[in-house]
Amino acid sequence: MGIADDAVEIRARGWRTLAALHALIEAELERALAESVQLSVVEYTVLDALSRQDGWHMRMQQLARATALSPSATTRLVTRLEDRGLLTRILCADDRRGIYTELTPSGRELFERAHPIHDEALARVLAEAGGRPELAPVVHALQGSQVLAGA
Amino acid sequence: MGIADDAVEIRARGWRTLAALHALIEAELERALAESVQLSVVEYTVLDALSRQDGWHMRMQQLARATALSPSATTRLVTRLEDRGLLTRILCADDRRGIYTELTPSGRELFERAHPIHDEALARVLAEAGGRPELAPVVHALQGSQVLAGA
DNA sequence: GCGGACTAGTTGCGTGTGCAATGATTATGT
DNA sequence: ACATAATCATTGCACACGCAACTAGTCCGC
Repeated sequence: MGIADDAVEIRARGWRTLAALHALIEAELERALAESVQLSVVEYTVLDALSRQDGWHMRMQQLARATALSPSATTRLVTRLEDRGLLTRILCADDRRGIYTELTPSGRELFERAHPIHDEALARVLAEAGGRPELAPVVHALQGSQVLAGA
Repeated sequence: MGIADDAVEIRARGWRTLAALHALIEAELERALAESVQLSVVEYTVLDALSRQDGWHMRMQQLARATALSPSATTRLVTRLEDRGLLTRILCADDRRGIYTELTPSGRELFERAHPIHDEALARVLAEAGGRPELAPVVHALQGSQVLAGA
């Protein structure tokens, strides 16, 4: 068991920690959002991404990147949200292959309602995770580094 | 825009970073493992968990926790691996509700083969992620904190 | 002991996902 | 100018997942 093997184990352990934390947070957000606004986490991510592009449009591909989803999944995700009247497809004139998406007033309204719920759940689960010794360092780094980045 | 709002944004940004990093790593591991040993990431996680319980058994429930999966998904995951001859179900005598799972020699052999591939892919994607400014702090924390925990 | 609450694991069912193939539009090379 | 390649989004298909309902086994109170 040499130094190289230690490095392997350290990486693997870090990855397991990351995966565990991710699963914990996602499960809690999923629960909270589904309960109060009938939204999944990815669906919320779409609304969030669109709302942050305030007044401006977003291509399907950008949406796929923001959600870490395949093109096909993105298509259906957008279709679901469109069917609920939360966003609209806008085919752009300059490149007729591309399709822009934009929040409807109803979509923006729902997002405004979902936003505090999302944050409350996130704050709660991060606090809980911060209490677990194996997760705490990552939780701290997550917030600490972002303090610097956000300042 | 007060301090409270900043905290909200910091949490959200941290979560997006975590999710992005998680997706990046998982996609790369998925690709590498599927290509070389026809294993998904969760399937590898099962083999890894079982191999680390060296010589000892694991209940379905523990497996569900280790993989962050529902009981039903765990059942089918184990069934898949059992059908491939990589592990066996063992119903334990002391509590006849419980079911233990154990690696077969074939399963252990496959894991030995998958292990270096897994680590190579993980090391590569972590190095890549470390180069992206928005991901770097978390990547660093992940490995750094584990150095301390592992020592 | 015996009936009811509880736990462990499994199945039916609906749904979201990725991959590969396709249609539609734009870019490129000669 | 025209054919070929590349890009964006969408569909067919198979599959893995979660939830709820179910079966089998254990624990508890009386």
